[in-house]
Formats: sequence, C-alpha cells, structure tokens
Amino acid sequence: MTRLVVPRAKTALNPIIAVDLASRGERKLRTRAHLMEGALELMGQGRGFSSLSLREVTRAAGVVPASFYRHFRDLDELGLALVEESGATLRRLLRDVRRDGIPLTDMLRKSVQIYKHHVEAHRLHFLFIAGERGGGAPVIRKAIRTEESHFASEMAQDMRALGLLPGLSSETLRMLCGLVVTTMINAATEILDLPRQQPRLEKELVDNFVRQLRLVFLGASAWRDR
Amino acid sequence: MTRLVVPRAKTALNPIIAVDLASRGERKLRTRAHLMEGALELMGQGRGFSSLSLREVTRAAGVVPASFYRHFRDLDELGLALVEESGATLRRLLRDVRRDGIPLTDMLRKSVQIYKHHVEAHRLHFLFIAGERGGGAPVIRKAIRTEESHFASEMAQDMRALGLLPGLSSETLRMLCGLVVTTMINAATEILDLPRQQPRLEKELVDNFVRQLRLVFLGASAWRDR
DNA sequence: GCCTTGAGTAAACGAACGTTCACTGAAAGC
DNA sequence: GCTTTCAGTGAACGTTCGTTTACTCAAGGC
Repeated sequence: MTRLVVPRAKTALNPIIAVDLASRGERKLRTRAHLMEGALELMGQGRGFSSLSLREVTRAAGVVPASFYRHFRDLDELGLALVEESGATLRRLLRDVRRDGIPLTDMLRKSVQIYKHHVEAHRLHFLFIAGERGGGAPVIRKAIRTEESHFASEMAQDMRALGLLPGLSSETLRMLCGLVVTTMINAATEILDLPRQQPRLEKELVDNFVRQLRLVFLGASAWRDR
Repeated sequence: MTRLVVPRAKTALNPIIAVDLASRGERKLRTRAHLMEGALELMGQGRGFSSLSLREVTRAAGVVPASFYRHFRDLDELGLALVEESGATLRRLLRDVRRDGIPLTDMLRKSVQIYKHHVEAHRLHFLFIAGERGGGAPVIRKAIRTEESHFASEMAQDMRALGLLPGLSSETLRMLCGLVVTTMINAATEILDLPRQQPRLEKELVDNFVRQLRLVFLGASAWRDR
C-alpha cells in the first residue's frame, strides 16, 4: 500500500515509525501528552490559552484534528488537564523544599532562589497558571484557584510542622499563606517576563520579591489574634 | 460552536435617526466607545480578550466589520485603548479616596469597602485589568503593568503626603505599595467572581482582604531600613 | 489464528473569520 | 450652493475553524 502523504516532521511519535516503542496504551498517553505540550508551547509564544484553536493544538502535537477527540471532549477539558499537571508542578515545589530543608539563616532569600529556579525550570506550567488564573474561561480559572488554595493550605501545614510562627492561629496562618501565594504567582509573571541576560533587572526583581515577603513575615510575627 | 449574541439596539446610535444628536467628530468618538464597550461586554460574559474576534466586537457595537478599521488598526490597538481607559478608572479610585479623606479609625476596613464598591461599579474595567495582566498578548500585559506601576507610585506619594509611615524610605514605601496593589487586584478577581446574594461569602472575602492588608501594614510599621 | 478494538487518518461540511474594495450620503469647508 | 471629506455600508475573497464521517490497520483478547 502506497502512502501519498509526506511523512510528518515529528517522526518520534509517528506510529508507523515508532511502532515498536510502546504498547497501545502507552502510545495513547504519549499522544495525549503531546497535545498538552503543544498547547503549552503555543502559549509560550505569548498566546492566551483561550485564543488557541483546536486545529493549532493538533498541528503542534503532530496529529490530525479528528484525533483530538480520542483524548479530550474539547479544549476546556484539555485546559483542565493542564491545570492538574501544573498543580502537580506547583506541589513539587513544596516537596522539594521540604526534602532539602531550609536553613534558618537567610531563609527567605534562599526560598526565593529555589522558587525562581523552579519557575524557570517549569516555565510553561507557571506561564499557564499565571496567565489563566485571572482571565480565560471561568471553569479553568476556578480550577486554578482551587489548586492555589490547596497549595496555600499545604504551605500552612508545613509551617506548622516546622514550628514557624507558633503564635498564629490556623486561620491566620492560612490567611498569611494565601497572601504569600498571591505574591509568589505575581512574581512568577515578572520572572517569566524578564529579558534574558539582564542581571541588573534580575537582581532588582529578586530583591523586591524578598523584601515583600520579609515585610509580610515581619507583619506575621507581630500579629496578635484577638 | 454557535454563539447567540444579542445585537445592540441600533436606534440609539443609528446616524439616520440620531442625525441631529451630535457633530461628526462626536459621533465618531461614540462609535469608537461602542466598540470598546462591546469588547468589554463580551469579556463580561466570561471570555478572555484574546479570544474575541473582530467581527464579534463590531457585532456587539452595532456596526459592520469594515467600520472597525476607521478606529483601530487591529484588536491589539483596541486593547491598548482599553488599558488606558481602565487605568483612568483605577486612578479615579485614588482621587476619590483623596477627596473624601479617610478617617484614621478603622481606616483599612473603610478603604476596602470603598475599593469593593469601586470594583463593582466598574466591573468590566477591573475584569479587563485582572484578566489581561497575567495572560493575553504581551503588549497589552506590559501596558497594564505600567499602569499598575504608576498607580503604586501615586499611592506611595499620597501616603507620603498624608504622613503615613514616615519612617519608611521612599524605596520601601514603593515596594509596600507594589505589594498592596498586587493584593488589591487579586482581591478584585475574587470580588468579581462572587456569586450574587451570598452575604456570608462576601463577608468572608472582605474580612480576609482586610486582614491581609492589616498584616502588610503591620509589617510596614515594624520595618526598619538598614 | 481469527476477531475485536480503537488510535489515528483523510476528506468533507458549513460557519466564522480578517481584510479589501468600491460605494453612499450627510457633515464640514469654502 | 458646490465640493470635499470620511464614517459607515455591503459584498466579496481566501483562510481557518470545529465537527462528523467512513476508513485503515496494528495491538490485544480469546
């Protein structure tokens, strides 16, 4: 049987070539992942998720438009999958910090450094979160808010476990972490917008971020529940 | 996907009927305003600006697609006009607060109340700002960041003039206001997402917002520049 | 080994899109 | 009053869109 179609550029995932690389289920998961990556890549070029078309996404993923429906009902469903994936990335930040432990000296600055690296290492996930948390489809926005909320709660729990700010009630601790998360995500947008190779701007941004957090924690340590 | 869009009532601005209502220049400005309002209204239905089509916007404004080009080169240019308009709305908040004066007792809570009313009274502008500051076209995002920055600087200036937190350096005051603005805009999204007629949720949100600001200002009053 | 399953394909559809063009006709300029 | 200007029109164009359809053909079940 002759093939009239020029082979697709993305040979790595062409089933005709990659036939023996994986089981059927694994290949399906891989295509699904390619669809999600394709959407993220398009967003990485300065596009909002809600401006993407289904055909664009399938094109970026190297499949035909109709294939999309084998994996998602529509773009919103893909968006929700991206929320979940990005939420996992967010959580991994806490897990890494927890595992490494944080020295009490210069703790804030160190945490900000870790965070900055994490954001840069998972650029597209943070771009997605920061971009869709405000605008975009309500269903996606709400899912992101839920992820954020869980993240803040987990952070509060960690602080409790570490014995930080023992004077604060759980409610206040949670409020504090909500504020910290907002500040973090705002900083993520700024980190991602940084022009490359501008150490001056970079230092300024990090310094400002550190100071904001220092201010917040200074307030927290002076806080008295009544 | 089919979308049912209710066409704007043409009669109010139909030149054939409204012929005597204004000069040519005034009517041009009115159409321009209708285009901007049309875009905002569509966003008010849960759409991101970058997902709007030129034809949709003209439909909502009650003009033919080709008319669009008499006012804007493309949708980005309309977006930048919306940034400017929304920035003016943002500034008006400061002006109003300045004019009314703020009582020193329960100042934070009062300010939050004023802010909440302002956000609700200019729902679409805040929706636009909060929605496009993170995602969307880079050119628009940057313009919003610039507006925010000016707003924060103006706020710092006002605080200086009022003699609040006299111990802080200008730089620190500016950093503080940046943090406050971030927190405000985040709260705007939450205010706008509130389900109607839910006083319980509303109080919770306002309380949380007030506490976050209180924490921040508590930190500011304990801050020592070195 | 045959049969079923289902991920991915190719083609087609009507709808919506951005943009252009020549036009109309009231307002503004003279 | 005659002429010029220009905001808005209506039609047309080539694209791209989302979705459906019948299909192919390995993988996996029996």
